[in-house]
Amino acid sequence: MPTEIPNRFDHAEACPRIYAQWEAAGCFDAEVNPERKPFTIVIPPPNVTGALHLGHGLNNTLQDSLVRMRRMQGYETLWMPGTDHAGIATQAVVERRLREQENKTRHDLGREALVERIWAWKDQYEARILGQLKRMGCSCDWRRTRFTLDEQCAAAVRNTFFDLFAKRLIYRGKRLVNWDTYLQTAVSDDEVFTETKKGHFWHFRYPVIDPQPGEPTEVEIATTRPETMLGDTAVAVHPDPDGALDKIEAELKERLAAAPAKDREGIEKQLAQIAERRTTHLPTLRKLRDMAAAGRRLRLPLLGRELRLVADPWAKPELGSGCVKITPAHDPNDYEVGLRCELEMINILNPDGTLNEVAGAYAGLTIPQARKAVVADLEEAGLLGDIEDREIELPHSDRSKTPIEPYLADQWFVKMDTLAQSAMDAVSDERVKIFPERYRKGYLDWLSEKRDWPVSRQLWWGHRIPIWRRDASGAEAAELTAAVEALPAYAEGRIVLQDDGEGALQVCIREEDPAVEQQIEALGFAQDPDVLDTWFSSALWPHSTLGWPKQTPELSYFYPTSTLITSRDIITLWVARMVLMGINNMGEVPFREVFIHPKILDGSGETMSKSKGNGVDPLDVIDKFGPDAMRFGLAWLATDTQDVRMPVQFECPACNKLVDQTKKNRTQPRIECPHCGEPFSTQWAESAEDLALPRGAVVSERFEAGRNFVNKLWNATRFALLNLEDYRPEPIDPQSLGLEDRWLLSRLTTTTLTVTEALEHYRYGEAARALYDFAWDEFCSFYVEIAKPRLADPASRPVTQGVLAHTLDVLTRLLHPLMPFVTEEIWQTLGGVAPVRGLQPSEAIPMVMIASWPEPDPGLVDATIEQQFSLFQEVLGAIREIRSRQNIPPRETVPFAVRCDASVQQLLEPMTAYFESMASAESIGWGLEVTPTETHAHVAIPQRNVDVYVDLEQFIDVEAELERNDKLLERLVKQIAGKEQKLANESFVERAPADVVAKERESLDELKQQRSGVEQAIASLRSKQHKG
RNA sequence: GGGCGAUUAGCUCAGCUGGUUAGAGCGCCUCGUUUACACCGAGGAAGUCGGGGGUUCGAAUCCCUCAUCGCCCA
Repeated sequence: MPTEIPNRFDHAEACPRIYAQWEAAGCFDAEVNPERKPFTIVIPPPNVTGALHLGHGLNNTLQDSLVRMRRMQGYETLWMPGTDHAGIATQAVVERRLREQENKTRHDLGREALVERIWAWKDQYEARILGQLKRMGCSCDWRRTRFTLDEQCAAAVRNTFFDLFAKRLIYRGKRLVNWDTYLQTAVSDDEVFTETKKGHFWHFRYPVIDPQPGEPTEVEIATTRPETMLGDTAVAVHPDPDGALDKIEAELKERLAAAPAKDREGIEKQLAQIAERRTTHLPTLRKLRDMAAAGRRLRLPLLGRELRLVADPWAKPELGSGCVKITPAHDPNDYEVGLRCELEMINILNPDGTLNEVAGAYAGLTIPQARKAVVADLEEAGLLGDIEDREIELPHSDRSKTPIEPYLADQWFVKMDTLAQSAMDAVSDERVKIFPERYRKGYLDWLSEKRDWPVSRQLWWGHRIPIWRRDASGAEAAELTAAVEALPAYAEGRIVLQDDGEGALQVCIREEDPAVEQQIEALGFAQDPDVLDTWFSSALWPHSTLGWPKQTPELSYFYPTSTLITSRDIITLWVARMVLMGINNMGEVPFREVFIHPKILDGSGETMSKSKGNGVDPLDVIDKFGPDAMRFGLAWLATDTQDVRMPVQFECPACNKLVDQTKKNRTQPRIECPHCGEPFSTQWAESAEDLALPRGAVVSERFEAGRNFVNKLWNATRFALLNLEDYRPEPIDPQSLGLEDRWLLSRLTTTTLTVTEALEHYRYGEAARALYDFAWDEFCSFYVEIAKPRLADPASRPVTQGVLAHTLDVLTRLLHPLMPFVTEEIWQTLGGVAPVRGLQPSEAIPMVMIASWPEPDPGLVDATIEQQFSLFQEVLGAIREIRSRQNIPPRETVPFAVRCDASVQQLLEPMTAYFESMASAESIGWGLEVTPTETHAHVAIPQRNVDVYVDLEQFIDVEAELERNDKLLERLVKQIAGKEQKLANESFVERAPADVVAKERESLDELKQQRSGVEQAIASLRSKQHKG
């Protein structure tokens, strides 16, 4: 029975039940169905590194909302789920645990055993992630769940690699990489962060070999990394030191001319230094430049190697000695110099960061040890100069948090010129549309550099590079070539053989095929140990998940996908690469539209992350507020310009109160609740004592609004149910309805149009606001209140029930994409009392998830009705305001009268009952003849030529009423002055459009009318005041 | 150094193509629980729209500039 309906929506009980129901009914499943248009989204596969946070919560809420609307719109809707193996990140996490828990390295375990451990980790986190998505309500087709490292994706990766290799778009080459000495792999630029640390700037002197008379005998250089001198192959000097100094001087002078006074001194100082340099350094630099041209050489101390003296603009005549040591294999800038000057490149490091045999006596030392030793030895040799303190920008690996060493290594590259161009074209000609549009630029700029893509990673976790190599040249190479070409697989086109041009043969095998691999290995070939960059497999995601390279029915039906929804930091890394790979493999872009959503930041504007301790687990939010509240709250915040700041709190497990998170407390293992004094633990708890405490969930009170909204909807439904027991469906002719019904239907229709349009264009915030405003302010605050007296009247009861049921039906469907659970519960509950409903009643579908999206009838939008109703709202508001100002107890009924013309009277008089029920106000008169009583309060609505009078005889508080009127008068006087000034401005009257001027005049008249009304009221109140 | 974005009520944010009396949620103040909902209702206070210029009859909105913050790229 309806009375048993609880007055709260119990999400903890209802949501699992509802989700199971959807799953059992196969609501998430998509099938190839030529009868319908497909709508496809592939999930940006979350890393299996860890659990999802609120950023994923937002990302997946937006996807699910769109998918649910499209499903209701009748599309065959596929949301393809899955996870990403996140090569380096995942391996790093597992390796760190291995070290922390067992004090072992990956080498102790070996490749196979480590990979096995990572799979176990993956299984655990994949389950956790998919569980999180399900609790959020995601309507993915779980039967199709993929993993970027599973067999199907692996086949796609190998075929792609094979194809690109055969097209000679993949090559092997040396490249200075960011070397993580801890993980012993190259990491991409995106996986490097810099930290400013205190360091030193050491000055050394290198002797000149056989100096001529008048030439310097030594050259001074300086470095922040002394040990790299062991890899030096040159010293550089500027090719035109005079010109370089002239240029700097000219720039400084220009700056000086434009600089504010406070900056002048500094610039002048710099100018003086340059001038000084001309005498102290320039002659030597000129000489060194000439020596460089003459091919003179220097002697590298400690190792005795000969170094070239080269002229290169990387040397800065204005800094230090003006000369710079060049270590091409261990510094990005020096590497460039090395390429320009064709220098030898000497690698001094082993992969683990110790020095190799090139370092002679220093071999085997770690970098810090070598640094110490080199400095000491140079000092002993009398070649050490000054040591300056200096702040150093030190690159670190994001994964292992250890310093990065620039390192020259063999890497595999994808040639980007034509591929990048194809991806640029796709966006330029709008085959792929990016929203918001401003992100196009970054995408195009990045691709236009067409930098080759380094795709190898020195890891064990990932798609192993399907290349087998063997050093061979001359006759041996010819023999091997013949042997490979004799293999059946070669004739079948399943393997490709290439000479790398540097004395090695390379074989690429298209499919995983142990037999062929054995044949190749029998010829002495060995597989490359490296694996591919994770983005290589992610780049194939939209077609690999649908079965490619197999030509599956799914592939031809669901590809290209409709939309990609993701966050901006991977536009280049991922989105761009999906586009170019999609075009390469499928001949067609992977998606028509890309929506980039905002990022979620914490209260102090920082991105959320586990390591900072400010991350929020969606499950904590769901536990506390429910999935619908979370989703609605996130959608509300998803506007297109701004990232979202979300202040974060701990929830005290003892008293359930919220404790603001600060930079200080967010890294503490335990926190004492300031409300109840009880301690609770955080994610940082380690000691047994802390771990024994109950954990404080990390949540945000931002979701309270969403929860309250869920409850509001639930109670509106409860109200409806309590009043629909005897509901009998009957066709409703909107034209025959009362003002209040037609108003509601008009607003409902407008809301339907707005929400549909907004969701179709990724304006989630707008959709959420439109729904909230309609449901709360219009449906609940007005229509439901109005319905109360009408339901009590047998004459109006049936029609009110019909409109109520219909509106709840449409509203529930509109809200479903954003709040799937509570709407499902409402829908099915409503089905219990009103299974047949609507303006033209028909049997409702049993589940809202598969119900059809509301189709608005534009004929129901009626601006006149809406205006008329807003007049009612204004009159009601006037009465309520007076009551409140006068502190009239709610129980007391006040008499009121409305002076208005006949048409308004006709409109409002039938609504007398609502003034009674909604403002406890009793009508004592309508029409032009109405005159105020002696003791009245007055509110004018001049636009409609209406005056509202409330008789305050028994209640009047003269002071309060005077205060209200005084304030009103003050505001009116200001506004009138503003308008008068505007209208006195001739150019406004002349140049502004006539209708704008007319409108201003009109509104001025209205304001003046109001003013005189208020002045009269004040006068009469004053006289009362004196009497009283 | 270059690019993009932000700066509106105490807090978090709307305000689309220039013309409103600049809005919402939370918080705050007053009043109110036999009423679908106190996760509620009624009312209220609170903003020189970051600073300075400009365009315009008219600027939170367009342009320039400065400041602060964030992100991306070098």
